[in-house]
Amino acid sequence: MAKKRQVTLTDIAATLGVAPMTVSRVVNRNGYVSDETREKVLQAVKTMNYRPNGVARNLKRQRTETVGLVLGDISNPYSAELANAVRERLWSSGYNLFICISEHSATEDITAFESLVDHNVDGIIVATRSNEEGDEHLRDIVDSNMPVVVIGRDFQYEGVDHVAADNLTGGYEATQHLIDLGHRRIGFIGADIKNRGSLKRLQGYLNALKTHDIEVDERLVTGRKEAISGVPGYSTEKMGYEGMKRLLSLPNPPTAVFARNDFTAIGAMTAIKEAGLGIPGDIAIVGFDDIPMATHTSPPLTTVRQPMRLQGQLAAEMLLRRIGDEETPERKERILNCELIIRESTVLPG
Amino acid sequence: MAKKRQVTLTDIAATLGVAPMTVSRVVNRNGYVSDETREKVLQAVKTMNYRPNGVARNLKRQRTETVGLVLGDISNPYSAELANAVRERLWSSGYNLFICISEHSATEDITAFESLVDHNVDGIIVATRSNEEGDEHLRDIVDSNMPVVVIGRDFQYEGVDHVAADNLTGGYEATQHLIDLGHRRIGFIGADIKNRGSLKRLQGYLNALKTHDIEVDERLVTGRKEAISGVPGYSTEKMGYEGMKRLLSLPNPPTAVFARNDFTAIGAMTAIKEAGLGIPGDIAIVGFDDIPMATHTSPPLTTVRQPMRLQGQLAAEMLLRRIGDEETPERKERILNCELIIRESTVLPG
DNA sequence: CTGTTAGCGCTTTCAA
DNA sequence: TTGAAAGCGCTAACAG
Repeated sequence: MAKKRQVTLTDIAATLGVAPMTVSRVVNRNGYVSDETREKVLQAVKTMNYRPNGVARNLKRQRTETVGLVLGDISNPYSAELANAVRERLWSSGYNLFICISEHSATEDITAFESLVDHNVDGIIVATRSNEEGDEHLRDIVDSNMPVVVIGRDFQYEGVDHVAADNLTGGYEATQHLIDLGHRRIGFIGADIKNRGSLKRLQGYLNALKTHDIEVDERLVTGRKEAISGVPGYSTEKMGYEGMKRLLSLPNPPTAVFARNDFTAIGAMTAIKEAGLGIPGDIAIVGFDDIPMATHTSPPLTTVRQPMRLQGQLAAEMLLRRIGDEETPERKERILNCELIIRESTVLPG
Repeated sequence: MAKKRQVTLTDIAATLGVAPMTVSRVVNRNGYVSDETREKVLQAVKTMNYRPNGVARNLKRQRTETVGLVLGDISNPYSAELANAVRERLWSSGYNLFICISEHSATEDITAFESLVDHNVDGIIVATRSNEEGDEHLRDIVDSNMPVVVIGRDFQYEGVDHVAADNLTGGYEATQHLIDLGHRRIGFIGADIKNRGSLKRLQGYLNALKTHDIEVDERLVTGRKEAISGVPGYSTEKMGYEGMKRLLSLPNPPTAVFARNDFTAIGAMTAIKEAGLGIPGDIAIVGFDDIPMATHTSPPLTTVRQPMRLQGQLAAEMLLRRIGDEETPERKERILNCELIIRESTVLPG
């Protein structure tokens, strides 16, 4: 059952008849060792396939130069962008990144946290959606002095920094854009109306309607049947498809739709085309995220771009600050601007 | 500089006036402890914010129930699919997954390996492209008794299992498909002709031409100017764009193109459209991977699907076998079939 | 039921 | 230039 035993420092020392410390000095190239001894040791290290045991070393040093990133929805291209930004920023400060996926449930969130804590990472960045159980665990972890930063997770706790895109304004501007184009019956796909509190994009949509004195028709807001919980990327495409079908079957369907994210929008576009309707002629559509695919759909998708790279960089920097400081710094929060990208799914060129 | 000290088992034991072992027993819920003592301990654990130190525990137990996955090109959707498949398979056996990204260089590969080894993962799955330095390190790691499985990496070594898609046949069939459609001048985008050895898809292309007595025109095979090394996802789109431009500027351009992967194909499509040419009328195009975007391009992209989930599952299983067995099992190799998916970028419907 | 002893593999500190 | 001792935080094994 057990992995074959590793060769240890002591093994080397024993076969060579020197002290383990001597071997350690050679391996870490610090301290004085005679060239002769060094050679002997290096030789043995090679032939015996010795590898230093990092766990033991870390136990002593009390740090691992590693940080963990908990990622939901890894299929979504912008998760990848985020991860890369985080990694690059950490890399330049000599830190390594371990990514844990938690795509479906609070349980997975918690397992990821535990697992990272168990490996004594120096800090954790959490980029999954909020959930009660997970939040509770997270608080415990923070209380045990682990530096933590969250990205786009609705989690307020002393000592935990927070980075997010301004989804509220983003949702507002997407909707406003449709209103400016003359639309009055505007649908929302991807969340239930009762989630307005937790989904800022939906709230932005509602705010925009209100500002322009457009009454909210709750039948135009459609999510999925089951509860929304850690929805993985491509399955949201299906949600968009089904949501759009529901909207189209209404006696008085919308002339425009704002989708929770680009995958959802793409699913909705499929449904619209299947119904023999034109985009944006019959129904205009806006997404959110600006994934690479958005430029390749037909027509190309109008969407709200969020600055993923920047979010990743900032989160990494905030975490490094927490790791570096002896005193726990004040909680910081950064909400980043989004940008409306207008393409042909809402406005025909020329 | 140092993180604020963690509360330890011994701290708890000291303040409670019991033995560390007693606290350990409570925390791990094994062994007999009186209800009274248990309560006291649990109480202290809460109020003092104690968290077990996994590193120390692992040092003792000599295993971590964690495996590492080294992933290149995380922006590519099929990497995400792979990661998920691996994780799900491991999860069901009680193992955790740490993902390391190595997108650019051998150095990053090596850092990832070292970092995982340092954390004493129980095994490593490597899914990055082969490179000399990385391979060398990998051999060292294998020699030190770490279970290793590679996915799609051209790395042959005793004790290292290997899973891959049948890129050779896949490339052959993609090209054959174009030949069957009557094409004779068929380009390849995404690799240099001198990489034919390491890139099976290119070799498949060459083989197909040969079988059908079509002479290879080296000007029709175009890669990028710089050396090919760990090419990240979306940058290959640019490579496709530039490669296609080069092909179009030829005195006698191809009537069909096989692209190294779907991103490359999509980039090429952009170039074709910009030149005012039609797909597949003027130029037919085939990609590789069948990423979700392939169904949404206009026209939808003919491509070769590779079974990513299956590759992930198999790799995980092979690794678990290596971790579990006392004796090192024989090296196993599994090459999985690909499937040609015909869409409108090569054949118009009806 | 609880405590003691020893040691995982390494490094820090001090002594030779 | 090298070695010996102690201990990082935890747990297996044994003793009380």
